[in-house]
Amino acid sequence: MSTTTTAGGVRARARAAITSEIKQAARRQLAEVGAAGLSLRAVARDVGMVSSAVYRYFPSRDDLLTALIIDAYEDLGVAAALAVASARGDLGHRWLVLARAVRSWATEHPQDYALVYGSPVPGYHAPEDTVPAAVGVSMVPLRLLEEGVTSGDISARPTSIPRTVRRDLARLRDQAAPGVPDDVLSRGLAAWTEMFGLISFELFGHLHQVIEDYDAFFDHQMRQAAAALIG
Amino acid sequence: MSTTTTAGGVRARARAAITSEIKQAARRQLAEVGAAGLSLRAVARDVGMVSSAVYRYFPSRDDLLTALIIDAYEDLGVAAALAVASARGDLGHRWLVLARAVRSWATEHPQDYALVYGSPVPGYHAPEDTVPAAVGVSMVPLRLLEEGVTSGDISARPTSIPRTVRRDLARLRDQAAPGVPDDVLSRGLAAWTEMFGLISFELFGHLHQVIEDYDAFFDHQMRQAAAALIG
DNA sequence: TGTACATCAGTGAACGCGCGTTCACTGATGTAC
DNA sequence: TGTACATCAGTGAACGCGCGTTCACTGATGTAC
Repeated sequence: MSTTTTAGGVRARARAAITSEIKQAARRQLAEVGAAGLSLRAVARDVGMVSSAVYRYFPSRDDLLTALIIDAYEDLGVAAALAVASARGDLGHRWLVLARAVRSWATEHPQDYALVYGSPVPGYHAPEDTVPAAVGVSMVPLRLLEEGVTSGDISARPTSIPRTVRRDLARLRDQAAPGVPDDVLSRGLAAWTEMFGLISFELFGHLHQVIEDYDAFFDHQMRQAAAALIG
Repeated sequence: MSTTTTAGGVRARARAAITSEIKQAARRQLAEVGAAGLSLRAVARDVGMVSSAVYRYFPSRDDLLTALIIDAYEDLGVAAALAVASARGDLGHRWLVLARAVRSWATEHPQDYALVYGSPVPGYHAPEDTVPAAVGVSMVPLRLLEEGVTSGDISARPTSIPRTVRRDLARLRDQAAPGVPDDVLSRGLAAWTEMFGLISFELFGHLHQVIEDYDAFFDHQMRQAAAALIG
C-alpha cells in the first residue's frame, strides 16, 4: 500500500465514519423531535462538534434531511428485498413474508418510517436524488408480481377498468413490471396500500385501544390480503 | 331580550367569533409550516393581535393544536356521516360513497388530514379530549357494517382467525359494532385501512409519477375493495 | 334609571432560549517536487 | 528522504431571527344594587 492511497484512504475513511456518525445522531434527533424539528446544532452537540463543523459534511439542514430520507428508503428496500429473496413457496406466502419484513422495519425504525411515509416535511421539497431509492422499494413488490405471473400463481380476472386507469397502469407496467396485467397490478397496489395503511394506523396510534396484539392482527389481515391477491 | 342576556350574548358571540378566527388562521399556518412549526406568534400576527392576546383564548400552543385536531376529526366525521346518510343502494355502493367522501374531505383539507392521519407531532401528546371526536369518525364505517349485516348484504365467511385477534375484534364489537361477526369486522378494517393507505399515498406524494388520474384510480380501487367487502 | 364595582380582551415590554448560517482562524494531514 | 505548499476538519464568535410564555397595564363591557 502506497503512502498516497493509505493517506487518502485514512482521510476518506474518517470522513465516512463521521458522516455516518452525524446521520446516526440526526436519526436519534428525528425520533425525539421529528423531521420538522431536526436541528443541526443539536446534532452537532450530540456528536460533540461545534455546530459550524457539520457544514463540512452537509451543506445545509435540508441536505442532511435528504441524506436521511435516502438512507431510509435504501434500508427498507434492502430489508424487503432480502426477505423476499429468502422466502419460499407461492406468491401468497412470499407476499406475506414481504409484508412482515416491511412492518418489522417500520416498527424498528419508526422515525425513519414517519420520515418517508408520514406527512411530508413542510417547506422541504425532496430533491430528485431521493427518487431512485424510493423506486427501489416499490420494485420489490412489483418484481414479486412479475414472478407470480410467470409462475402462474396469479393471473388477471375479468374486470372492467376505466380507460385512464388502464393508461396509468400501462405506464407502470412499461417502466417497472413488464408482463403484469392491469388487474394484477391493481390488486397488487391494493395489497400494498392496505399494508401501508395498516402500518401507519399502528405506528401513528389509530388502533390504540382497539387492537392489542398488533403482531397477530397484522399477520391475519395480511394473510387475508395475500389470499385475496392470489385469489 | 333582557339587557343581561343580550350583553352576555354579545360578549360570548364575539369570543366565539374570535376563537374561530384564531383557529382558521392556525389552520392556514398548518398548511404552510405543518403542525410542528405552528407558531402562536404567527397566528396572532395573522389575526392582527398581539401574541399574548391569544392566551385569552387558548392557554398554550398545545391547546390550540388540540382544538384543531378535534375540529378536524369532527369535520371529517360529519362529512362521512352525511355522505353515508345520503347514499342509497347496497352496502358496497354505500361504502364506496363513504370512501369518496373521506377522500374529498382529505384532498380539500390536506393540512387537517396530515394533522390527524400523518406522522404524530413529536413532543405533543394528544389529550383524552380528542378521543371522542376520533371515535366518531370510526363509528361511520362500523355502523355501515352493522347495517350491512342486518340487511344481509354482508355476512361472515368461513375463515380461521387466531384467538388473540378474535379477542380484539370481540372488544371492538362489544364497544362499537354489536352483531358484526369477526370476519366481517376484519374485512371492514381491511377496506378501511386500504382507503387510508391510498389517500395517504396520494396526498403524501407516493404515487407521484405513477398515477395521473387520481380520481379514477381511487374510484377503481375502492370499487374493487367494496366488491371484495360484500363478497 | 344611575352608579360603583367586577370582569374581561387586548397591549406592549420583557424573560431566556435555540435556531441556521457565515466567516476568519488554526493546526493537522496529505501532495508535489 | 526532506521540504514547501495546498487541502481539509474543526473552532469560536457573530449575524439576525423567531419562538412560547409571563406580567403589569389600560380601557371597554357587563353586573349588582
